[in-house]
Amino acid sequence: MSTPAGYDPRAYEPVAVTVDIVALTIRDGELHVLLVERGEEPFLKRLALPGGFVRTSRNARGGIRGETPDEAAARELAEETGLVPGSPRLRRVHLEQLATFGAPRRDPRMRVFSVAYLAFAADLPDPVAGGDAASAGWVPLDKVRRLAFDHNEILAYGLERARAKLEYTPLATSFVGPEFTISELRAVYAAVWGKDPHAGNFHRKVLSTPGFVVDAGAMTQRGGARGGPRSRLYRAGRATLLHPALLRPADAPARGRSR
Amino acid sequence: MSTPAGYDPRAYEPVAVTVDIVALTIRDGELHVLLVERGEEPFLKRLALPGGFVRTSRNARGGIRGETPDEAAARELAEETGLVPGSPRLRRVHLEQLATFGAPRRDPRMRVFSVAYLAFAADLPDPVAGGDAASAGWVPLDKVRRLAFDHNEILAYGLERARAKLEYTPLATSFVGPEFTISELRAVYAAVWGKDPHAGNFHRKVLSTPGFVVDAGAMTQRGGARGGPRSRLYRAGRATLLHPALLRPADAPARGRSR
DNA sequence: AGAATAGTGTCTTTCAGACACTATTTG
DNA sequence: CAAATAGTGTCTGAAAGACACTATTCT
Repeated sequence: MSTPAGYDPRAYEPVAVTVDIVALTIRDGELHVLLVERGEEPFLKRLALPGGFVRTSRNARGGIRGETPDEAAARELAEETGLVPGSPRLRRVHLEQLATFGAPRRDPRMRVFSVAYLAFAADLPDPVAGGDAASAGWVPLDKVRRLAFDHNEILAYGLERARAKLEYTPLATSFVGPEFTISELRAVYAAVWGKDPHAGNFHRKVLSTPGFVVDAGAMTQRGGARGGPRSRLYRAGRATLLHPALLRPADAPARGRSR
Repeated sequence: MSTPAGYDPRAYEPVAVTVDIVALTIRDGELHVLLVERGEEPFLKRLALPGGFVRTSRNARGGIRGETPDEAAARELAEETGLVPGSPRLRRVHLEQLATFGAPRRDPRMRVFSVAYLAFAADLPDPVAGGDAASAGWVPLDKVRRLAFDHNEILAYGLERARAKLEYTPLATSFVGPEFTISELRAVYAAVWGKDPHAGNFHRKVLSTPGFVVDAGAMTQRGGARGGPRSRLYRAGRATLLHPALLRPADAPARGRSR
């Protein structure tokens, strides 16, 4: 009933599929998002989420070839951050599909469906400008203004997903280096949730959640910058879901306390 | 860098975007999924998830018109269930986006991205065959065999989402009629989780979760078919998130208890 | 009568969160 | 020394889950 007869897509309005990435990192205790300045119309010079088309082609025998959306997102992220695909730093980045945005007029030129992705990264170097994105950089969340297309909406959706994921997955470890202290981990929660969890309770809770972190067997070389004892170092554990979860404080944004 | 130059999509391999729907309902205490028999190649006569193309067109002035993916999913669901769009029964159906599946060769004919949706419905009538789907019907989950395309994967993804959503949202009420007993609600959890929660604890828990259900002020006319007192009737409350959540029993499928 | 079910009471264990406190390190 | 921080101890209240029990209604 709704199948284009004979599958001749040229008889139909052409559509395109892109990926857009909400890449988050933490710098100086603040959540930052990777944005690029657009180098062309529409929204020329406006900031936008990094992204691009999902590539498709055919081989000599007419077989379909191309990227999965996941692969396209990983490629775009590598391009925009200037990191080498498959490099250790990129491999520690968590990348997951968020949702697909497909309002008919979200791009004025043609029908474009955007598969949005969410990425969690430890502090990455400032990207070098290149390609058709005039420039790219990490922008603190509270400095984000009007973005191109529907990217504000996509960003908001990604933020809420990120906040929720910290509760029941160990993904906070994707925001810190391979070895980290409990305090560094707590700083991740503070930055993403906008509220610092109680230090003592947080400490005990992280250590009592099986598979969250494992002791790296070493201590920091120095105490905190403003005093305090040295602290133990940990590595990410093998758990993929936290049990019990680390619940957001009730007054943090969008805990969803019913009514 | 990855923008097709000049945005002439005809210079590029054409792509299509469809919606596919994992529509779930409960019949006789068992979870069922809506499937259609394909009326054409590929996968002729194979069962598949209902779905179809997201429609796009242009108006007289060249402006882009068309459906959002949400609208396309709602339309397809109406078509395949044989219900009137906007009818009260359809309006009680919960419909949400699941994920987008876009492996390059998931459809042998051309590059097709499928935006998958999840639908929760109270017991709906058997759909009448019509359109190009040779037939459609509700199939018990344990009778589902190999589906067309990657629809087994999409179905599995939808099931896991459904199980998780029952925990922290009141969506179980979408599976029952407008007025229901606590036992009927418990039967929803039993069917979706594959394990019947403890009746007494479930009862107390549902009533103590704010906004989950509200008293409808009436009782059933008869007790249970095999005896037992009459029970109180409830309606869905206004909560969108349950707090506290109804946790799945630890031995239920995929609780993800971390090691 | 006997079986099944609705709904309540109670106890134990687990966990979240508040608070206090000690030990260690920096400036 | 004063301030800051790591890490632990302890208490309270909320909630999950097990179990028992009463009352009601069906065959």
